[in-house]
Parts: sequence; C-alpha cells; structure tokens
Amino acid sequence: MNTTHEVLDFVHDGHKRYLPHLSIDCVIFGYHQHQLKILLIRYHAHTKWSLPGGFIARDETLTQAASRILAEKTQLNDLFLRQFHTFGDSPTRLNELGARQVHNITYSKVGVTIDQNNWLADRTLSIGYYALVDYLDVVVKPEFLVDEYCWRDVNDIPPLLFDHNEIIETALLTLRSQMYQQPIGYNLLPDKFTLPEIHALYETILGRQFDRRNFRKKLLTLGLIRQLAEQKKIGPHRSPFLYEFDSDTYHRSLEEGAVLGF
Amino acid sequence: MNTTHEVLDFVHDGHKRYLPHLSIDCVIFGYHQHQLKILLIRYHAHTKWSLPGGFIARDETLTQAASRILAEKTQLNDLFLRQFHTFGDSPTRLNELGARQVHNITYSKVGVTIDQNNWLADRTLSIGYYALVDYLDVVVKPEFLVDEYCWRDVNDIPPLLFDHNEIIETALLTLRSQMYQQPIGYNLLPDKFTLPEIHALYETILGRQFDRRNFRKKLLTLGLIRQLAEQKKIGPHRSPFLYEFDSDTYHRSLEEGAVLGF
DNA sequence: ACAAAAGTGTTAGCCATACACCCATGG
DNA sequence: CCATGGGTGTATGGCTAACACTTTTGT
Repeated sequence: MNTTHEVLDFVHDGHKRYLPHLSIDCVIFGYHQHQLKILLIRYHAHTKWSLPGGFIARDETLTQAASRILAEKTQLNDLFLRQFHTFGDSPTRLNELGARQVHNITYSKVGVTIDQNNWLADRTLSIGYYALVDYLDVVVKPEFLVDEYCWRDVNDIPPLLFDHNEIIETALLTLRSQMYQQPIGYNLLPDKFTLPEIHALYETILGRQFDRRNFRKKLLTLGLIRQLAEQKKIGPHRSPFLYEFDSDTYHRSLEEGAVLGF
Repeated sequence: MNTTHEVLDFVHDGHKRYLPHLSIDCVIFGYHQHQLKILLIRYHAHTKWSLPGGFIARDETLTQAASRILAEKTQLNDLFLRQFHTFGDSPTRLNELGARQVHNITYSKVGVTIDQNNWLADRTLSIGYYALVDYLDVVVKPEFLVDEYCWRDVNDIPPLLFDHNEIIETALLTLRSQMYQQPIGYNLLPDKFTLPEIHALYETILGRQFDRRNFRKKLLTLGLIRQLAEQKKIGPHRSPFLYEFDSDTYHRSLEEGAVLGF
C-alpha cells in the first residue's frame, strides 16, 4: 500500500481480500554483536510505537501470511519464523471503540474516517509470530502509513499500542525457552563463524553468561558445530578458529529437540 | 442451542453474537486408570467424528470463550486448560466449499441450507486448546446438533473432520513436552492419592515407563508431593501409602517450570 | 613489551539410571 | 499359603559446573 488510492481501497474493501477479526503481529528479533533488538514501527500521527503486523488474505494459508508479512517488512525470505500464541484477552482487544480511534488517527493521513461498521473497527484477535534476523541484513521498506521505524533493545521497550508489550513479553519467554531445546543461529551467523561469535549470540539472547570452555564442549559433544582448520583475522588479537554448523545434526535437533541443558 | 429455533437463529444471526472466521477447538484429554482418551463428538448425520468446539462471543475474552466452551461440554469448571496453537494451514481450512458442505449436512437437521454468504460458510481458522480431565467426572451434555459422543483412546483415533487429526497430534506433542516441565495431576487425582496412582498417570500420558523407585525419589526431591501417614485399603493386597501435593511447590513449579528430567 | 582477546583441561559433586528382593493383604 | 501388588536402597556412570593460566596478534 503505497498510494492514497490503495489505502482507501484497503479501508473500504480490505475485508474482501483479507479475513476480518484476525491479524498477525510479528516480533522481529534482530541480533547483532551482543545486541538483541526488536523492530518497532510508528504508524502515521501516533506517538506510541507498535509491532509490525498485517492481515491474512483469504486465499493464503496462515503460514504463508506470516511469511509474506515478514518479507514485506524485512525483504528477507526463509527466516526463522514461529507462531507462539494467539492474543484475545487484553481489554484493548475487546474495546472496539479504542481500536477504531487508533485506526482513525492512522488513516487521517488519507482523510478517511473509520466508521462503526468498517471492517477495521471490528474486534480483532492477533496471532503472534516471532522471527530471528541479523538486523544488519534488514532493509526496512518504507510504508505509506508508517512514519518511522526503529530497532529497540529488548530491555528498553517503551509502552506500545494495544497489548503489544505483552506480546513481546510472551515472545521473549518463548524464544528463550525454545532456545534451550533447539539450536538457533543458522540464520544469524555467517556460514563460518567463530566460537566467540556464537557464544555471544547465546549469551545475548538468553540474557545470561556461559563459561566459554563448557559452552564449546557442549556444542561439540552434541555435534551441532564442527571446528575448521581455518582461522579468522580479527585485528590486533589472537585469531579465533572458524566453525560451521553440522547441517544434519542441526536440522535433526530442530525437529527432535536437543536438550542444551546449561 | 437445544431447539430448532435457537439453531436457526444461530445460523442466520450468529455472526452478530460471535466472531466469524475464528473458532476454538478443544482437545479434551480424559485420563482414568491407565487410559488416556480424547472426547470426540459426531455432528448430526455425519459419519466422521470431530473435536468439540465453538465460537468466540464478541463480548468475551479468548480465555473466557475457551473455558465456556469446555464447561458447556463437560459441565466442569476450573480445569487445566491451555492454548497450544492456531491452525490455519490445512487445505481443509482454505476450501470454503468443503466447509460449507460439512455444515450443510449438520444443519440439514433443522432444514436449513448454508448459502455462500452465510457466516458459517466463511473460511475459519481455529485456535486449539487442550484440557485434562478425569473422564469419570465428566457428564457430557447432550447437544441438539450432536448425534453421539465418545471417549477414544489416544492411540486409536479414527480419521476426523477437517484437520482435527493434526490438531490432536499437536495437542499430544504439546501436552507431553509440557509435562516434562510442569507438574500435572492436580485436576486428575483425588486430594489424597497413592504413588501407584500418580505413577500410572505419568506413564499413561507420557506413553513410557518409569522406574517406581526413581519416580518417587524425583517427586519427593522436587517437593511436589508429601507422603502421609495414612494408607489406602485396596483389597487383597498390601496397602499403599497416601500422598498429597505440596500446593506451594506445585503452583510455583507451574509458573516457573520444574525440570522433571526423567 | 603491552593490551586485548582466544585457546585450553581437570576435578568434584550431583543426578539419572539401573537393578531385585521383601512385605502386606485377602481369599 | 498363594497370588497380587506395593514398598524400599545402593552403586555406577555421565554430565554439569566451577575454575585460571597461557598463547596469539598488532601496535
């Protein structure tokens, strides 16, 4: 939606293409060098930030919708993307008037008012998905109704629209608990990475520290990573060895689960 | 819905009270004495069985809706009830015609045809909840549109309507993986229970065996259960001791997670 | 030579696992 | 006394956790 005409069409006829009452909200975790951030957007004329989201087209599956929405924002495909919860309890989701007012501020940009019967004024439940990306890989696409976007540190999230703070909270809990049972990193690290790199990744996402020696031992014992003969030049310091994921073990662990047990 | 009039009202005006496009399906696990069963229902004039389900009223929260639907079927409140996944990928959920045909069979009972514009003919996503009950406690309430119900063993589920087999599969996987991280049993055992009873509960739900001695040790070490001085009379055999849950530890483990680590 | 970062091995304690015999009860 | 089911303790191995010094590299 990049023109006034497209937006007006969406407001008036969106319910013909999309399912009303249901949206998808994406918690896009962006990791890079010891920082874990979340992509937030600010809809037109709002002061509060929100999570990026979208609707489910009538002719696409739920998974397709989530991938499409994520790809629209990040221009990236084949990301780590997981459904984690469906939200329908918050008072902000029961109060149709509140939602309508929020939309009215946004859509004032095209001079249209959402009336009580408009599909966007309906009560909407939201299916939460989270994704993990390297935020340096992401070129966020400007959108007509979005004034700005930003990457905010997970520990410094401001009050957001609707129940989006709760959605982030749940996403983070889910991400962390899944990380203890499944390998993570394929999408966040280069093909060949150093031990300090993957070590920092785990420490940052899980928000705690691991002993370097035990960490390496664990990943090697599980067969998740393989040490290479090459080293990486990192300037005025000792050169770390490069490692790569063992694709077989990695994907088997993704499916069957592998207890990291730290 | 127990009269023709109520059903007709639901078919024609249900979209005013309920959110269209979204339903809740409940996987009700019924445990009793070494058996783990699932409650299935057969809608009027259908040959295939289904999961019990329902819609979300416009003025209730998602959690309220799930509890209400469960209470309507089982007459029980305060059950162990958990959302586990939202389903919107199955081809049977994309094909509106198929869903309409299924509904038409059911609603033939009241001589009404669901046309293309009826809200029940819309594509519907389903939010899956699972519950755990003692199936001897359940008195299933007869419903106008339901010809029969039955408790089927989890290992003997026939082909069901729509994607309900997949929903059960996912529910069972979730239940089992949660059971390793959280205590279960409060709703399934009497206040005072014997060790063989809770032992059988775990073995049945998780589908594997545990050494009696190690099992007891584990639960006592975690502080989840407390041994009482009383014993239970069980006929022509040695009387087993009674135990009770330690309410504090139990609820703390529910929230924080407790690794059973068998 | 110094600063910064990476590499490396051992030990102790806990916990999961495996395992078999005796006891109580009612018929 | 017999059949059935319940109660109980120990030993082993593996895994987690804790811990500090040396090596490399560039300036």
